[in-house]
Amino acid sequence: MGAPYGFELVENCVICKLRSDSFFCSLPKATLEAFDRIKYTASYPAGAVLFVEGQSPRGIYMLCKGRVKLSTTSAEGKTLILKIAQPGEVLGMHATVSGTPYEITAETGQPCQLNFVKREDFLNFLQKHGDACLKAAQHLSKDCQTAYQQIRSLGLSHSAPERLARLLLEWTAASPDQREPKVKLALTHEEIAQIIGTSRETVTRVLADFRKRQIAVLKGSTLTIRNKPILEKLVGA
Amino acid sequence: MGAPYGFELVENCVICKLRSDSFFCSLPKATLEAFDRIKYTASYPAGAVLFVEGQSPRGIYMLCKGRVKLSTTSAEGKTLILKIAQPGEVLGMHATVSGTPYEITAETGQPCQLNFVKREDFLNFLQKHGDACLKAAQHLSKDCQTAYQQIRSLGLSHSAPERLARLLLEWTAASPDQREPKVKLALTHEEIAQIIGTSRETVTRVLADFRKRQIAVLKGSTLTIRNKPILEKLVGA
DNA sequence: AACGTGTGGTGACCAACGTCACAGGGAGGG
DNA sequence: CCCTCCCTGTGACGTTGGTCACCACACGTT
Repeated sequence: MGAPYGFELVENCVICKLRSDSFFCSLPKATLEAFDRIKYTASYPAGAVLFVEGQSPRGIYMLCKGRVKLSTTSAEGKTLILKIAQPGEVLGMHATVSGTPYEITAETGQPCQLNFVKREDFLNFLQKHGDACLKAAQHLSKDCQTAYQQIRSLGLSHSAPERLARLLLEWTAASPDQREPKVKLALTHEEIAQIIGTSRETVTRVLADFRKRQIAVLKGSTLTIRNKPILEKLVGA
Repeated sequence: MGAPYGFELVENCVICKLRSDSFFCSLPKATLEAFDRIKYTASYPAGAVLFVEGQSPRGIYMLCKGRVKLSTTSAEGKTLILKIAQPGEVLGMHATVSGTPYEITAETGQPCQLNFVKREDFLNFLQKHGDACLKAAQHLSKDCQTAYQQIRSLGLSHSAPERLARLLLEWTAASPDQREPKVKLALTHEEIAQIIGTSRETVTRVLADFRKRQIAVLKGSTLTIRNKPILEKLVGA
């Protein structure tokens, strides 16, 4: 197998080094071998659409490498980004497990390696391997939680600055406790707007305001938090 | 065991007649017996709080009878209703499975019968019984889906009438295809507002408008849809 | 160099809706 | 019976932020 998108494909799950503890496929050896037998490894370029909301579920995509944008679109063409999936996540599990159509759209944001598993195979796999099933349940729980978090953000905050502040804090939450945390992210104002459910112009304006007030500066793809306490005050915490 | 809240407690899951196919506890006999051994049956009055967001998870509550309001509250006291849980649902499963604090608050809206299962017992139960674990995963999937639906409603619709229309359609979706569907619900305008993330006054005004335009009439606790096509047009479908 | 395209930055305008304030009505309790 | 809540209904007002229109800049292509 070559390297079509600039990286080597890892074909064998059992010896895969991409995996870390938080990965769905962080499983005991026997279970992992069973998973390895039913999956199809593939790589995709940036901008590839894995599935579209409304399609009936073909199966799950295990994200090994890269980022995938999960979104949903209204009839008028307005789109809302639900999350940017990180390596280790399983995409399309809700639809696959419950048998209802995919309710979201998944699109790669950069070259990705993914393992696809057919719905039938995946369900059999879960049935036979209790440990994997429990892991799947944990995975789904986490998805629910981030969904609830977004509902809170959308439903409970009145102003756009508040939602943006919440998002910035979320991003820095992962990074350790520095005085001026920096975060790398490759998102346009447009995409940020789609995450917090507002318009592109508003994001630009609020970011300009944050810059002026020395709260946070977004330069290129680097975000620097200058004054975390004020951000925290903005979200009403 | 008496009847403290106007109904008999069903203590034995195996012979329970409340259960229908959609219930989480619609399980094979052997599994059901195992569930029966670890659960504690209890009944609660209206307004009882089962758990509060932020608490560490004690376990799950299987809702046998009654309605439970699931909500989340902001620091300023504004609350958002995530859903009204129906009999057959399991409450607090996300937190219990993932081990993170309850992210929502559960409060009975009427006298309820519930089965409580301790976290440890429940996890053991899932581990031992693959069929139950799969069922749990399905349950979580459905929760995710309704969460995503609410995110769509909150993030993708610009106007309050649109969100309210969407909610009304959701309620009638369950009832069969009548020309003028009627739905029973015991919700105040305030609560409706908390579901669609708007203010009480706006709900009153929009409902008044719907009444005037002969689209939908809410009288007492009975909602009658007069003109479904217009509602559907309002949501932009 | 000229051109297209995607992104960021800004001003002006206006509808939607949150908020405040208050009034009427129904239910339950003393 | 009156009193007190809670719910519903409605008017007035002010702010937020969505929308439109336009410009500047960067980058890649022809």
